[in-house]
Amino acid sequence: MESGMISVDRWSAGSQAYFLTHLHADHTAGLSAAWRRGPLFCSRLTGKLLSCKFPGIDLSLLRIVDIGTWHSLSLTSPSSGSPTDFVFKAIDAQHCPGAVMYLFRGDFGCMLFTGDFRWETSSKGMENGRAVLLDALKNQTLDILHLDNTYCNPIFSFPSREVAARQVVDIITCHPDHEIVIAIDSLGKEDLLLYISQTLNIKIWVWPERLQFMHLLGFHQNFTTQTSLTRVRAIPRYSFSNETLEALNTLRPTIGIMPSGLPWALEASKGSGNIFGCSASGAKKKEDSRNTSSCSENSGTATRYNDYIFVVPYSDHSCYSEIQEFIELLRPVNIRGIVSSKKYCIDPHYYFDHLCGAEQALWRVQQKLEHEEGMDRAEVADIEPVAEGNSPVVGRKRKLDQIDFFGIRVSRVSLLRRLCRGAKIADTEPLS
DNA sequence: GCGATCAGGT
DNA sequence: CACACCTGATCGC
Repeated sequence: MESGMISVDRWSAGSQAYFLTHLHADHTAGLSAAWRRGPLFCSRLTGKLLSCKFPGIDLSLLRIVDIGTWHSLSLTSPSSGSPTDFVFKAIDAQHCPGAVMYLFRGDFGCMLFTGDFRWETSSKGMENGRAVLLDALKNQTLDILHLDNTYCNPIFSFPSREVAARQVVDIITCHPDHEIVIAIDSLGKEDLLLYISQTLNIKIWVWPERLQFMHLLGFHQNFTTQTSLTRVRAIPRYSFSNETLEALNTLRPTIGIMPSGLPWALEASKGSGNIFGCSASGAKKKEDSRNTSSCSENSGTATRYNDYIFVVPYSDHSCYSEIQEFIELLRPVNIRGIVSSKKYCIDPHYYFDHLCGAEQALWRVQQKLEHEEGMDRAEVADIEPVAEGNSPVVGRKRKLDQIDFFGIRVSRVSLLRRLCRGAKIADTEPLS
């Protein structure tokens, strides 16, 4: 597909149709309540959350994409001016609520944008997604796969979210007299919190804006904004730090749990023996296969990061082996990773080139199907090349742009942002 | 005055 | 490092 037609998770001018995979901020940079550039396609749930995140956004531009069914669209080729028809389908990405992948099929060939996704072998949703993908591809080759390669390196190996969630509950039950804070983002990891809530039969504190999202997602019973009702609180990740935990511990014994698949988690501590922090007293220890001895090279278990912080390998992105399975299933002609890392090589080509290319794609077709069809494909070109760097700023003058609000000095922008979210303005508590 | 964007932090 | 997000400063209209 030529450029100037569609964009996925990119919001610069020049496309005729814009697709949003999910509502995390790193995929919505450039999208705002003032959106006017064109039709915005997203899943029903993302659409629902979108108007909460961007109040006042022009809903007439929203195009709800139901999951699992084909939709058709006709755009205009910018070069020839002739109409270009294609179909597309949304597939559950198992990343966060509302997250989908998009599969496009047309004269240009076939392309899949995963957005962020988790391809969890044990999950039902993945089985369904697998069936939908295979059915959608049928005897076609996948010409290009735009892949969530966040953890595309063999060092990233972690268990299913179900297993990781049990580790979190174990840590909590092993600290019966502690307050617990869990780091989360504005969206995602609801299943983890629900599991904790249901297993331990407790409510979980969340901040006010997050409770709004919980209600939109249909969770009405398990969450609260009243601190007095629970010892377990989910707090924004940006306010989760060692300093925060140290401050909290001057008030009450508190531990922090960081659900993450990230490397700093693994490298942190070389398992100081008892990961769950249980001594013989207190909650009964689970007699399962989880190994608490030394976790130096095992990234699949919870690790004690320091006195206060535990890191649990609960990830909403696919680990390496899941990415591998995904690519083996699809056998795309070409792959493009959507993220890059400075520290680790996560380039899909480095690991999976042998699974790609026209021959491999053809192999897949031959494996899966008997009936054949012409394999002639138009050349697949990229859509919407990234507009690179324009940062001419050299020396910025410091300017005071602050507003006195009931004696608290905040910047104008911060004040507006907080008002917009319905946040308390004069909030001096460390954790809200 | 306002929205958009960047820098820098967790 | 950076999963995703915040704040403050500044730019340009």
